[in-house]
Amino acid sequence: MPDKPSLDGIEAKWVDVWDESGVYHFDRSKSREEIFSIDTPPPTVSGSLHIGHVFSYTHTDTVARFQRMNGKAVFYPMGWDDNGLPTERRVQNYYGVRCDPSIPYDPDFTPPAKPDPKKQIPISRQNFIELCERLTVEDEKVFESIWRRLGLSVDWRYTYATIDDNSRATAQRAFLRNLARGEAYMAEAPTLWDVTFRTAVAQAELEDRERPGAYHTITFHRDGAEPVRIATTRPELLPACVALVAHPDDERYQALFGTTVRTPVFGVEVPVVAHRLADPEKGTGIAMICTFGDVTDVTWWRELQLPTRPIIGWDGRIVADPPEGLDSPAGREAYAKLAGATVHTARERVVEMLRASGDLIGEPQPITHPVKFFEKGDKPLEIVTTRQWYIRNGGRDAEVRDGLLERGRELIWHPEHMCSRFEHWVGGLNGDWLISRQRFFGVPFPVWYPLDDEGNPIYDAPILPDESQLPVDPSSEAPKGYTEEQRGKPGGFIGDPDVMDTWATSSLTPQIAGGWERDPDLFERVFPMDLRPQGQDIIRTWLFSTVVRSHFEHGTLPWSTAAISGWILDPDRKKMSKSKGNVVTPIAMLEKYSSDAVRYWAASGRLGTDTALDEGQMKVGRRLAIKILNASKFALSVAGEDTPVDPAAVTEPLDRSMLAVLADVVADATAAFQGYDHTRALERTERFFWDLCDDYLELVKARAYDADSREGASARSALLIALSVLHRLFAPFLPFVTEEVWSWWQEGSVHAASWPSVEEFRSAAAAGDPAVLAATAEVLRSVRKAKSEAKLSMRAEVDRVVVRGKQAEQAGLCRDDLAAAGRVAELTFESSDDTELRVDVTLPQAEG
RNA sequence: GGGCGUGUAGCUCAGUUGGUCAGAGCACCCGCCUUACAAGCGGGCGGUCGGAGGUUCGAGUCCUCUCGCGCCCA
Repeated sequence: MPDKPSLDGIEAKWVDVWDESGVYHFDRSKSREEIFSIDTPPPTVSGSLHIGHVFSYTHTDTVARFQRMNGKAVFYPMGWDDNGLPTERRVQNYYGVRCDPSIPYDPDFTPPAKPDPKKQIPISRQNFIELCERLTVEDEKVFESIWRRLGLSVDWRYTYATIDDNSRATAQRAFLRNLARGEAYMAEAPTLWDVTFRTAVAQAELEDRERPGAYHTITFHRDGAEPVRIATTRPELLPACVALVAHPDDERYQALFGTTVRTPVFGVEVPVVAHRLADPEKGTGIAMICTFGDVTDVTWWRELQLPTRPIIGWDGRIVADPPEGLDSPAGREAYAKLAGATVHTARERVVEMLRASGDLIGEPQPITHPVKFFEKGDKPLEIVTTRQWYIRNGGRDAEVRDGLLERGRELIWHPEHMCSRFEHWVGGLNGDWLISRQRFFGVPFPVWYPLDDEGNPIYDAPILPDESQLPVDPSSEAPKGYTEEQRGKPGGFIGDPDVMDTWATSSLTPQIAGGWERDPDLFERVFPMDLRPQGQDIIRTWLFSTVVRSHFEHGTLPWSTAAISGWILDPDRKKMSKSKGNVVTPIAMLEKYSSDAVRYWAASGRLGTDTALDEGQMKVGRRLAIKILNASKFALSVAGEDTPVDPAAVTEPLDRSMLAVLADVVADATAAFQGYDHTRALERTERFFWDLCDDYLELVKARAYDADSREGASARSALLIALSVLHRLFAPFLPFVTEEVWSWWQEGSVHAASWPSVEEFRSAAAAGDPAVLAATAEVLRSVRKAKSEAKLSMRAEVDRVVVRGKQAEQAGLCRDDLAAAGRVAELTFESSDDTELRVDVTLPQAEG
């Protein structure tokens, strides 16, 4: 036991010890009932960790530690989400490169010493992926060291990364199974498309942003009748117009339904149709349907079975050839002026042409309206018809949807109301889950296509690998029965060029970490898992997609319980996010306040409740940790480290009273943890501990030093019992300081010790009356108050104290302790019916 | 516009099923070098529980409306 205990260096010391002792190792010999398994969120390693990660991961760790101390073998692996677009972007910026799949592999490529992000060097797909792998390995080392320093009780032997061989094999295997059962399919369909990244985007990745736009009122022509005026924010799509639409009940347009009109400038005959989604309040109440301006266009196109006239290409530019139906020479001439232009330029040119032809009525009216964006993109999404892979998710199938809603209800949610987020998301889906991405650093689809005699892929007859071959890379490996020379040749094959969406892999973390089909023995012991902890923002993505995969593959939930952490808000109560630039990195906080202190702050945030970053709470946590050091040192120095902890030796009313209160704390903290209310467990423990230090410790100080008496032995035994229990109650929250103080007097790790139970000291506690400590402490407080008001030292002597009231009797049981702690010469107790406890304190007359 | 959540002391938050529930910590003020801890200890100041109605013997707690804030979805 050190003379001057300190938190300095405590993290480094115990991180090493824990690593060597393997105290957090998962014991895979245990049966399912003896195991608690956690499906930990794999953080995205391409960014820096921020304090919000520390917040929610600490919540999980307190649960892991609680379960471990309760005798469970805790399966608590960590993963890194390294595949996907964020890593690609980081690699592009870090090395100053970009991926160009048309370039051949250069085995000798070395990235530039001084990368210039503005002049990115094009490199092959293989070279690009190698750089991604190189950088993520480095990033993951940094993450792991921060997690270790934070004290996460992870078993690092089970770490995985979403791009590693096991994850790729798992993702491909699950996909092949989905495909075989008809849950995955390929379709050519209008798809939300990001023109910057040139990839399809799923519903879960969308966000609306308010953008300025303008209503252009333009005229469509009719033979022998007045022209029809429509308003549109996207005049450049005029050549893609396939119909006009108005609400079926709209009186103004009844006569038009079933007739045709002619588009201005381009001269295409289009029908006028009726549909309930047309908004009579918007513009002139009649709108043009284009293929495709927005998702409503897609709905109209599908439900009204309209023709397709796509004009926007994968690069976001107007395609070279006019669409079918745009046949007139004048129309083709006009279209030629748009071919190859960006959407922006095309709009200007169409407006010019409309103005010249007299079909633009008045000037465009500026408005602000919501526009769909890819959450990581900065150009509005277009809708492009492409061939993509989908997994069914209930978005277009009531039976699947109901099954998934039922799973959501089966899941135990903490807090409960988070269930409605799941239900609303599932209920609001309007299409299946698009899982293919036209990117590079991801899990490739394990699919090849045969080429016909003209070299065109036969998409209906995909070639699939055996599960035993996984993981495969169809862009570098040939399918069975073919040789690499036949790649791209007529009669040969091509590999599917796409990779899976990140979520298509991370929706399988229980299977990846649990060893599905790779380690059946392990999988059987940990799956379905007990706990999925995560943030509320990814209920619609990660949680939902994981439920989908497990529902299809295993017919069960992937875990029984979900614990949803809240947001971290900055001190101004704004959500902390990278895009807002208000992110705080954890390492400075850990260094400044200690890991235990930061964990204390994190643990003081309840599940599902947004919590402000509050350094004040970290200071409080630091003080608590230091207090634990000092109080433990004191108690051990008084009681003697070698004194056996013996409930039978606790005989004094005050000591028994304290243990009775402690018994309540243990029961309460245990129940709170079982109900995933870690905050309450911490609060109760902390409250008791400070009261113990302020009152009980002061009261028994003198008696405990008495080595020979039975009363002294009672105090010392009670102190040690309280100390042992408190060290363990605090252990899930403050793993470093509790391990430090535990090591002063106990064998083994506190984190392998058993969670305290009332049984350990019931004999002493049951005989105790909580009111004794309460009454005695109140008398002591009254004495202190009198001294404080007289501006005297707490060591000042007191002539006389008279205690009156109902509880005087209880306080009277502790006369000697009170007299010693308060330095009271004469102490009398007068029992009365007064419910109030009255304490009269007579101080010595102040001297001249 | 719809959904979920939230509004209690200057700040961060507790307040189980309506009945000492008006609390804690921080901050602030006044004291105290007290042999575990001055990165400490003792004491004190501080709120018409967002607002308005209603139910009730009784509402921070239940109901209705309303305002503010946060997030999600249109």
